[in-house]
Amino acid sequence: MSSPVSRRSEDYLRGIYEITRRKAFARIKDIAKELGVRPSTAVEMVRKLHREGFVVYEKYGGVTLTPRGKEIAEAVKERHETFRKLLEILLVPEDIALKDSHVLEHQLDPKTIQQFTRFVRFISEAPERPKFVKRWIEQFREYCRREADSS
Amino acid sequence: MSSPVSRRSEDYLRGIYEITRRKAFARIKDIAKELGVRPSTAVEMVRKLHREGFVVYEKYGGVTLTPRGKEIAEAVKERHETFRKLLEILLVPEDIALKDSHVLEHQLDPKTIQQFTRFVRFISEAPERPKFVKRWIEQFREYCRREADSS
DNA sequence: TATGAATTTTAGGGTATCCTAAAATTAAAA
DNA sequence: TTTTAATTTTAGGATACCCTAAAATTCATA
Repeated sequence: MSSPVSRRSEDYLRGIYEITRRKAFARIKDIAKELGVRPSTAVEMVRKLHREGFVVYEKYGGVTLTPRGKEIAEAVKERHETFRKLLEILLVPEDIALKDSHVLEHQLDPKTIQQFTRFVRFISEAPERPKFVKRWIEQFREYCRREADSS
Repeated sequence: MSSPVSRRSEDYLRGIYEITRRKAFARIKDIAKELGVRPSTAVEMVRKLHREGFVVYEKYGGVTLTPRGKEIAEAVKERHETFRKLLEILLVPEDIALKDSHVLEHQLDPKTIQQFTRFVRFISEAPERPKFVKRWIEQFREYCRREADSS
């Protein structure tokens, strides 16, 4: 029944999700802008997502997510956050981290995502946060600095 | 001049690279098998790569990489290795790590790749390998084990 | 060296995603 | 309320990558 949602469809769902967090419903224009495409393309994709049961949509009307659509959007968003934090820990500049999280949030095996998630939690949320984790991070920072200087 | 090589083209170049490491030249059949496509598709892609100057190719003849093609293939392979090691450190099962490295090796910003590379080097090749790095890894392993048990 | 098997190529299609330009609809302003 | 502006939709195309089936070529061996 549920064909595997394409990467791009996930993008659209997340985009619509973001828009409807501040606007009640998303207009085609908004979606096109959020996804960086022309309105005609947005219409085409929204129709597809509607056919597949991920969004509520009628011609010339606003777009909102169905429960199924919302579920996917939230999962994608969560993955995105994980990767953003991972790249933050690894000292990737923020703007690049944002862009690349967007790449990483799709297509990886659930098991891989689980391990990335654990890693991030382990580093940033461990209740104990043992000293050597902190020291380790400092050490890594130092390591990067040294490398950067010698190039 | 040099249009940005598509993700799939990179796949083909790396595939051809791997084949020519053991066979002098790659046959269409080999490439198709390596990439998991039909021979007709392989021909189509090889012709494209030839047009763009990445492979040496003539009808019914073997395929090899040009210097430009080889350069790209090696870069992709290096990235691949980095990600494989990264996922190994993060305790992702080997088969999944292999598959996902293949996803990760494309499209990430050079800066992100650099940080992943540094991280991997820092963990696995640091000349000192301070005790707390080892301890940290053990701790992470323990953390994952605990989580797995409680689910 | 002739011929059947293997390989490669061509021809013709398909899907996903994007685009431009023009038509249809809705919203806003005079 | 009529006219204009903004938005949305349709129509027609493009590209990248994949396929099947059939034709062309090469290879291996009888």
